[in-house]
Amino acid sequence: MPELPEVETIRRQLAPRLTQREVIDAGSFASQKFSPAIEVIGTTIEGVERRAKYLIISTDDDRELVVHLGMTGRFQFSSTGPDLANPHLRAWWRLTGPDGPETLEFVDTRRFGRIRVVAAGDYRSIPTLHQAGPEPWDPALTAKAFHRSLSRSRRAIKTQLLSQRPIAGVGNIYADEGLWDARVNPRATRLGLDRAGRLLVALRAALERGVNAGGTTLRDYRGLDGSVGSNQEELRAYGRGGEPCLRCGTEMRSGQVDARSTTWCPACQRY
DNA sequence: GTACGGCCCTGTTAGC
DNA sequence: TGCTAACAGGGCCGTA
Repeated sequence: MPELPEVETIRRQLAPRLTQREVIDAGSFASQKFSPAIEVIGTTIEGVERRAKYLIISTDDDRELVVHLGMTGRFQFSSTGPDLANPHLRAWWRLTGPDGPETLEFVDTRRFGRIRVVAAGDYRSIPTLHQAGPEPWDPALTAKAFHRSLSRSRRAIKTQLLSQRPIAGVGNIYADEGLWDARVNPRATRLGLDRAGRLLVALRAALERGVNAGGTTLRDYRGLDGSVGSNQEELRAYGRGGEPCLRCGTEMRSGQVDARSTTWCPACQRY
């Protein structure tokens, strides 16, 4: 389940292999989620950026190919043509290369991913991206600003984090990790300035650990070369329901918040 | 505008 | 052993 660290890892791997390559052909699975892939045929790729959990591939005609990996999306290169026999192939791009053409494949088993082509910077057709809050390391995202943003809603803190509005790029895993680290109950509906500040620090630390580890691989996530991340070894809350809290030894509890599995320590993270 | 529920998807796992 | 149901969950959309 790619969140910011996984998407950033893939971005770093993709950028050097896509920049200044021309898209000479493309194809897609027959679905509006993926069919815009072909709209970049004939363009040259100028760069690969990331915003929230979206990969943004800019082209030389002032447009952007925006890709969300969903739950199971991943990229892989092929030196031959696209593997059309792969039932999970959702889109592919044939690119010029220094050693001849190669194919970038987008494989997504569960089809939660999506692809759009937009005018550069115009994300009105992608609501979550359009409304995404600041990047975690944006200097403008101070504890005060984060607190103010969280205070605008009475929804559960975890729900707000998953909305991408107070901070961009946090998904289910890193939300649980940050909340545990900051000792904030995921169902809390209001935080003081101090606790909001601690949560911001904890989320940044969790995301940074994830980036440094090359992402978290639980089931499907793979880097461009098929490599797995190692951050799953660092997880202290996510998926540890029923196990002892690493801080106080209390049995960790699991439940649903915003229809997402959530794990927290009932002692450290009192409501 | 905000909140909330339901849906999209398919591989894996648990339960019978 | 084989079948069925539950589960995983980010983003979007319709409804209240």
